[in-house]
Amino acid sequence: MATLADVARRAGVSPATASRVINGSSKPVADELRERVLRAVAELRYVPNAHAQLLARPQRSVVGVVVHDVSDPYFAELTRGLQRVATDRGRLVIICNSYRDPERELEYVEMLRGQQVAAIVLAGSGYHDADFTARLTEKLAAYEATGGRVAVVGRHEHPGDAVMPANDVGGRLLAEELLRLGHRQIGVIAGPQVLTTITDRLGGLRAALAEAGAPLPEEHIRYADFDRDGGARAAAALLDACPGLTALVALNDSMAVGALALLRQRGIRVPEQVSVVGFDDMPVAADVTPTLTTVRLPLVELGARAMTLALDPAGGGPRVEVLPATLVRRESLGPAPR
Amino acid sequence: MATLADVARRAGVSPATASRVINGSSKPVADELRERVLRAVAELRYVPNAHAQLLARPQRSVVGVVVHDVSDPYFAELTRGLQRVATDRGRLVIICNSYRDPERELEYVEMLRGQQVAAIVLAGSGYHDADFTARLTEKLAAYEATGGRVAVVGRHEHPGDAVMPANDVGGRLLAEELLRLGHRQIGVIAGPQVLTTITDRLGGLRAALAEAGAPLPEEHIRYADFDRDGGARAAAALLDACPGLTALVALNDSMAVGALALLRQRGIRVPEQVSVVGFDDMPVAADVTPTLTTVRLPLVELGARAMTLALDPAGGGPRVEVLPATLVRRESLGPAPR
DNA sequence: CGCTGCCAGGAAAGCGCTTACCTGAACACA
DNA sequence: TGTGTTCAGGTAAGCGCTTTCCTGGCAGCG
Repeated sequence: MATLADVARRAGVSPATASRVINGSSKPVADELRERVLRAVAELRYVPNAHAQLLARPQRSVVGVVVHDVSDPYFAELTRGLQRVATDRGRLVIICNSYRDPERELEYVEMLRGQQVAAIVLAGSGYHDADFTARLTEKLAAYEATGGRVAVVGRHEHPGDAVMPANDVGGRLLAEELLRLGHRQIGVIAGPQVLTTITDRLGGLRAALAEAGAPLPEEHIRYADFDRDGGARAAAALLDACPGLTALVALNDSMAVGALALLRQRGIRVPEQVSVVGFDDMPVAADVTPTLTTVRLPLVELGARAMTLALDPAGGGPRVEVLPATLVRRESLGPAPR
Repeated sequence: MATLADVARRAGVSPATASRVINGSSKPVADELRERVLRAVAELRYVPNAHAQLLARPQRSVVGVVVHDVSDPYFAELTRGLQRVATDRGRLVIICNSYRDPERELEYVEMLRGQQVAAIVLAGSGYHDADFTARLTEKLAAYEATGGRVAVVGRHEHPGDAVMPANDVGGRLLAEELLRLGHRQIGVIAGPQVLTTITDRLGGLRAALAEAGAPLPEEHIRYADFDRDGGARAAAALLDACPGLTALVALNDSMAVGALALLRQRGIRVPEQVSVVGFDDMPVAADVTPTLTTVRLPLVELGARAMTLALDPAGGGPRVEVLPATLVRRESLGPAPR
């Protein structure tokens, strides 16, 4: 691998001059020398060693992002927003998938710190795990103490800059719409109980139902993996255990799609016999049959705001922004039968 | 930010000893000192500067991956395979999205070289652009000349280790199945003409149709963006221009889903009036209505093989592996009407 | 013609780390 | 007691780069 010294030698100049030419320093360099340096760069196919540059000029320009899984459409959209802002500001982004493993999340924060990133964005549900939360908070604090910036998406347990989707409001919106259409026997297809997002969504749902005098019994809730198969399994379990249900609320669209598949397989018509609603308004929601009634979260915007908070200089206190949830009415929700 | 020197000072040892303790060097260190160093590390919340480490011990451990867009399900699956192998071998992966911009692809290769990555994996269709291809090849050659490893997915124009999906065979499979079911008036919803993947898939399709005496007229092909909306637009254009078509072949599943949406919107029944087939067998293919007949590509496997090639020591000559395409029969393809 | 001021270019000091090499204490042996 | 070994721990070089500071040549001035 050619080094700057090689380039300088070949061009017959000092490393200092070569560096100045290559980085477009403000210090003037004679055209003759500049020319020679550029020729040497081309001939040697020289590319500066990024690590050496970072060491010599500690100019933190990359930002780290920790998500559960970029290939999950939810995070794909979120990431699009994050990327857009980062790119606009000339920042490179390192994306890390925790795959919902808290330990891995901790490791990544450590790793990003070692990489001297300018900021860390943590996106995706937190965990109901006081020990983990404390360790994470302490690691982030250590990072911030040395000038690092942190922003989180959807983690109220983090004491700092945060962008929050209105998960509880989304749950409420669904509950109100279901009640309006006469549903009283409602089953919930929930993701892992350990995720705070689940608690939030479920909380809104539960509160609205209780206020309307139709409290949600615990046995109408099934916790499963936060994906298509989990949704199908939970739907099957619910239908078997509680045959009287007129509606199924899935706490994300993947699970809802799984539920739809199971219902189709069992020959149960949606929404005539059982209604199904989802959460997130992923692209697939408009393509399944029947199209899915769901709650839209402004994911791209959420990501963009989080990156903005992370890149802007720290404010006085923690800045918390809540972005609204909206109901999207489609075909999978109809009036309760009878 | 605390440095190794700070740790050493606080522990009352030399930087060398501190380094040895922290990295678990084979050189023995007295328990007393080891203890003091570890305490200092904890107290100062010390994390080694990754760049300094990489400079001092040029041990290339990370590998770079350039894809069109990880959030596209095609690349999401491919990436899963890449990641799996990389993680198994203890390698970190940097993912770069080119968003199908050849210039950006070039920049990323350069950037990854500067990052001293151990290997670069380039995934996703190549471009019909001789100038770009030459520049890319030359950049990759420069990288390989200094010991870097390169593997590509689906780019026959790259002279080196490659993993290829059988795109042409996939096209053939679709054509043969369509012919078997009596279709003769076939429209093609193609992605950007500049992508070699499109040429390959179209090539197989065209050849099989021609061999069967039902050559594909150029006006039955529409090129559009490689996504859902592009599919819908191309389907509309085809139906308007050629009312006699009995089948629509979309060159990926996203476009097929767009076509299905358009047909539903126009009240055209699938597959009774018009059949639709896709390509790739994305998860969504099983969830749309009707479910989508398509060609499956072993994407995870493709990614895993590519990463394996990239991490294994270079072979004698270029190693090229072709992975098979298989037809997945679902509801959206039926016999030609009449 | 001698002095000052200016400026292009170079020498060299680090950035934070690893590691080859050196040092000196402790011990064994003659 | 003197010499040789051994080995824990320290010293310092160097990874590839940037940048401060210095140098030496030249123009401009009195």
